[in-house]
Amino acid sequence: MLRLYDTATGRVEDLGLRRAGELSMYVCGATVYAEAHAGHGRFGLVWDVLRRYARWSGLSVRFVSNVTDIDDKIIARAAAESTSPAEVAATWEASWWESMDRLGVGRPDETPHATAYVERMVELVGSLLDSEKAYLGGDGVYFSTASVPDYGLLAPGPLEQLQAGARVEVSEEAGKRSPLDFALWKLAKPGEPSWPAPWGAGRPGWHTECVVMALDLLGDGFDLHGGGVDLAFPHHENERAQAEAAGRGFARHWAHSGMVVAAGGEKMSKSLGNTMSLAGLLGSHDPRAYRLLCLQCHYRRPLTVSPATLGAAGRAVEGLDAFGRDFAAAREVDPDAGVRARFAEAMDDDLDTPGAVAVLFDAMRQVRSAGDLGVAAAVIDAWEKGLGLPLAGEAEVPPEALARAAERDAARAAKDWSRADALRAELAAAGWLVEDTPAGTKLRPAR
RNA sequence: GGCGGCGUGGCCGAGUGGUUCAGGCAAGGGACUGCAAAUCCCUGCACCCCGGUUCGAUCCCGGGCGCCGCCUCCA
Repeated sequence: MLRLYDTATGRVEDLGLRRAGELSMYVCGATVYAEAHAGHGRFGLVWDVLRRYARWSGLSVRFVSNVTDIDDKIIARAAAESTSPAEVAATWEASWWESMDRLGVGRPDETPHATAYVERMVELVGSLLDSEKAYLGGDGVYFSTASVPDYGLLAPGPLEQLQAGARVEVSEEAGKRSPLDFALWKLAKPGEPSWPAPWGAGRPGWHTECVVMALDLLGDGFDLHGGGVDLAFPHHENERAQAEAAGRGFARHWAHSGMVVAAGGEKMSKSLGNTMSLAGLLGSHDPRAYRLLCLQCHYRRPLTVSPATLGAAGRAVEGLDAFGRDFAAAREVDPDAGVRARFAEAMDDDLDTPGAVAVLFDAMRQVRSAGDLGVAAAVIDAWEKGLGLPLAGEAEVPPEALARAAERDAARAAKDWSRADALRAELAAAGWLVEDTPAGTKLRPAR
């Protein structure tokens, strides 16, 4: 039984499901106005691992993750580039999925777009206005946080203190009744994209789209709402407040993934300008290295990403591939139940991937010394199906390389070492590493 | 300013009141090999500082120092 830390209760809780055997999860996705960075990569990987592990452990999973394709930054970039917001969003959304694909992050079952849900957001805002949970301010419609008794559940502390310490100047001109109130609808200024609404044309505020989309696609009382921890407050709290004010059951559990920090120790974010581009990272490292690096750190903790940590993970992946090649035969064997159980025990404990990975590395060493194919099978299955990290199998070696390898075997048999070494060099030049084994020469692709 | 978190061996990163101090990478030694590669074995006496509780604390409590996050867009 999977247990996860729940931001709403501050404890690790059993993941009680709405319907036994079925996990419905919604994860706040990207606002597509710029290139994805390493932090987004970790974010994608964390939820991908959760989803895969849930499947591995026998649950059917329905995974919804949105794309915010209209917001202030998209509009600003479109203006700066003399193009349309739709164009900006399309460009960067394509880039986002390309990077996620390369990372091996599975596409969500549904990827709702904000612009496709505007009418339903208008309906929600209208109903909140009708029930006086929202009001018309100077430049838009605002949600009255005071109308939700337990507003602040996902906030890091008591609300009075949030207010007292708020660094933001309360925008009096906007007509907000409380600094905690937030925009449900922003009235359009000249030249801005807009949709019609009874109270004036404009666009939805960010916090509304997820409410409408999650409830539409997953239904009331869906199981898990996830996202980066920087979204817990106010974004997720504001979603929750709207759903509650509308009388809808929202997420049963809240989970949040930790940030990536740059080598200097600072959070990597677009606003700070200290990002490592995800595409760049993927260009210089095996995507699986980044997955392993993320797995080796608990998902709620900050993770240091740097060329050094990526390189170390990459070398570990080479060891995994060696294992995959050496025990390719294990794929035909029933996996060892003990290893599966120890792996699951770690994963069930708030997705303890560092512990799970340690179980697998230990088991691999056991296989190397004892040769138990069932254990090997369990290890390979856990890496690939449980964690989404595929291992190399036997390489397809072209005939000419095989011919050289055979020639080299003959030379070695004749103790013609210089000839053997020359052939090894030729193979290396062709991209093949030579390994001599009791079973004869083996070739593997040089990475 | 308010709230919260963190400080572990060369690096990343788990964890626990005390015997054998996860795991990965790197390093040193050994085995195997014609030489390699891959692999295996061995090695490192780590827990920011100062008090306290305790028979005993890296792990509990208090204080200090440092770093970081949230409170604003943000994965």
